[in-house]
Amino acid sequence: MARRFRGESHHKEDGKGRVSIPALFRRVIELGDPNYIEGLNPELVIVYGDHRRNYLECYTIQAINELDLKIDALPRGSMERRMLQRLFHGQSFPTMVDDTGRLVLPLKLRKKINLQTEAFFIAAGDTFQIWKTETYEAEELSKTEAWLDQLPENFDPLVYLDSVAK
Amino acid sequence: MARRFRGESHHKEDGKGRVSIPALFRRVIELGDPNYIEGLNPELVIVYGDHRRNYLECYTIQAINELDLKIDALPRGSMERRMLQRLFHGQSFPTMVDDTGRLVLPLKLRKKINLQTEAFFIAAGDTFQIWKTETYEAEELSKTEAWLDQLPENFDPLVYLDSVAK
DNA sequence: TTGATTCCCATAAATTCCCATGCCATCCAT
DNA sequence: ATGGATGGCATGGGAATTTATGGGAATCAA
Repeated sequence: MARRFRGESHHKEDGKGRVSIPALFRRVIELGDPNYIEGLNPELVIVYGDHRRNYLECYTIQAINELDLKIDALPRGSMERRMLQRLFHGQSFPTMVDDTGRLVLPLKLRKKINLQTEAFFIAAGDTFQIWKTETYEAEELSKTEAWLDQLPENFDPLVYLDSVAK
Repeated sequence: MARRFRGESHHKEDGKGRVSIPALFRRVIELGDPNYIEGLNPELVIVYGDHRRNYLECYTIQAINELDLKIDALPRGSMERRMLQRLFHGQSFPTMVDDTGRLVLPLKLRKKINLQTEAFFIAAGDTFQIWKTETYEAEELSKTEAWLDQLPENFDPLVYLDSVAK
């Protein structure tokens, strides 16, 4: 895996669907585009998924290529392959960073996550997500906060890693 | 493989068989036509198959050429070869994007998939499919939805990829 | 000679292009 | 140190273009 995304931040949506990409994410997107040429605009792929998903997941070209290869390896005609093709080939949108470092989200995608004035970007390993700020706060934050609250005092979340094979 | 199709969308059929092709698909079709000349109309091949198939599968020239080579490599007279020839050579329709970016589907093809007012385009790797919107929803969507519903809550379809050789 | 297909033209909405500004953090020379 | 000068970053606006879609007249084909 190439460099990871790291960080989170809020950015304005300007009515035409333009949103700045966190500057640190841009470096990762550039590194993850095998065709990227210094000074030009790196590409990436936004996976928006079906009605159950209310955020956008952004993949570097490299990350999506790896996924595509794995999908191609699944047996033709299998349900798994069809599902993943629908999700990653159908419900996705290939695009590029514009020359002021912004992403331009078409109306369809903005409507999908109900984005109107402010977007929240958050890193998630080798992808990053774009949420409508309010949605994130209402759904994700409150959910994980509640979960954390029911843990004992001084709990160290790293214990979850101990069970993982080294 | 050349660039992949990616995305999905709905388009009107206007009674004369004309349907807009998703703009992003056009770029892929252009790149996939070795004879394409900037400003002219790129070609593609629509495979409609036999009565069992109720959608149209569209190939770039490049993609269909690769297929043809593979078919040619099968033993003459073999059932496999004859089957594939019938499907890809017989039950297919070579055409081109018109100059407003539309595809013109002859009556025969429209009748085949029962297309009347709205078509649904969806990418599928190096081809894309055209469905009558209602058919897609009734057959594909409901099928995969049912399948998804029997999976555990919060299931991540990516687990299917974990089993694939890296 | 009629239904199907082509060709040419038209338009509103969405998207792209090009250019501009206010902010910071940094760097530099005095 | 300190008042610019510099450059990246976030954001915005207007004009030009593309996209999706429609309609009529001309042309084909059986």
